[in-house]
Amino acid sequence: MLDPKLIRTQPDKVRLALKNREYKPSQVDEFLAQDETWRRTISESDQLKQERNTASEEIGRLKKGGQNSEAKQEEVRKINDRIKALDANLKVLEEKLNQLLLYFPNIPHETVPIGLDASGNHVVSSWGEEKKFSFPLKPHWEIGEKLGILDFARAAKLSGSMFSLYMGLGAKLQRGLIQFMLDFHVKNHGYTEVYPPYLVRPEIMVGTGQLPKFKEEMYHCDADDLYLIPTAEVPVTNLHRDEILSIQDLPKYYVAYSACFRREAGAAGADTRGLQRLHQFDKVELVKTVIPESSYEEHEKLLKNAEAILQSLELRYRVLLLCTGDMGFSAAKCYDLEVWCQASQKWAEVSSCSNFEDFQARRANIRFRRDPKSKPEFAHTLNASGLALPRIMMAILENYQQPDGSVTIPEILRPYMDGRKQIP
RNA sequence: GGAGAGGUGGCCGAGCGGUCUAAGGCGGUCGCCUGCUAAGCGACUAUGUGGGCUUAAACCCGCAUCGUGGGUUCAAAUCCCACCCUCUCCGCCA
Repeated sequence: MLDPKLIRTQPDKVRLALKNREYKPSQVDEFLAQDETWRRTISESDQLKQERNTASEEIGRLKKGGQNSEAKQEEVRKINDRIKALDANLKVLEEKLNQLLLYFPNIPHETVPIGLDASGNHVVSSWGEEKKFSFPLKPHWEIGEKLGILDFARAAKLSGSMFSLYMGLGAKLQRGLIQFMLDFHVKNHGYTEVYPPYLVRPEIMVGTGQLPKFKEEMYHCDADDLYLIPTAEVPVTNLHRDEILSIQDLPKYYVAYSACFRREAGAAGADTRGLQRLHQFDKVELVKTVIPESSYEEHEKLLKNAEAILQSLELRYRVLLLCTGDMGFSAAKCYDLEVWCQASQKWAEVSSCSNFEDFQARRANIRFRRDPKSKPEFAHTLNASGLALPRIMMAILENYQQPDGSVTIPEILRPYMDGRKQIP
């Protein structure tokens, strides 16, 4: 959420941000008009309430002194009628204003390139070399099915398309990857491990920005009005919702494994083969809550933390700085990590590393105090996948495949596979 | 699912129509006192929001907030209704 004061005092800045993000700048004018009316109305209502409060005290005094207060009471009744009308109006205005506010995307940071879509993203770095293979490469689904570690047919029987089913060493590798990533971030990067609930209340989804705008993307349990999380970011960022943290508590570094559930409503037909795009997948997520002046430094560190996983797995990847038109709704700045899948000849996104500044903190009301005397301020929140499992699995299968159809296990994962060097 | 208890400031906890500008305590901040520390003494100590002033902060004037939403009343933490949540016991269950 943006600071309403920012829209009031610097509407041009917000209009420009909206335009760069391919949103309609007229959103600003709609807000300003409503806001103006709201402020006029609340000011009028507050003044009448003041009159009422004064009169009520007067009535109290009259009654205590045994005097007649009927005239005064009648006066207040009339004031109350006017207040009632104004407040009914206010309620509608506030609802509308809040709704408008929730649909403003974040303002891009000044270092974010301006661009229309993915073609405007900048490649800022890359790591690793393309491997040379002397035999025809198979796509990951073929490798997985042949080895009996992936079974898409049975996954579809159980749940439909865009679901995965791991068997045997595949399932073990999946579990090993999760454990490796969690251990790695806890031991080497100082994160605290969290295991969150997968179902959350609607306001939690509003806090991180999934709702109200992206309702169609979410699985919802109607009977209980709970949403299945699309990422651990949602519950973990909201951990400190409605709290005022002390500055000594910051920064907070959390790492959480969770399953992630996405309807992929807008993506029908795209990347449906194999592990590329799924309704349910596993992810290890990094979440930080920090003080505002350190958030960009923390953002760079966060990116390095996510990169370290790819490096340990010895997977070739590149880092993209997303442009204004391609960046997610809540982010002020975002890097994407893309892993190279040799057989598919494709870069696959395995992490989005975002700084949200105070955008989520405002929605979720996450604050801190610099010292016991000072006013609470909104914290900054950040997160990065560290990493998303299916596309890592794709990359491992495709890049570590052998001529005989087996797959070498990356060295760092072997302790999690009983020392095994390859599958089978 | 059934029965009961309860939701009050950073925390504990009193209040059950106007004196709530929320008692008291804990914690915190500042000061005093004191060889040092501890103890003691004193003051201060919620948030949001509209407006004023200001470069800004501070500050000043309002309004709102005692789980949430309605209602009664001139006046609600306090009375009424609905809902949500937490805890305890029972039942069921991984």
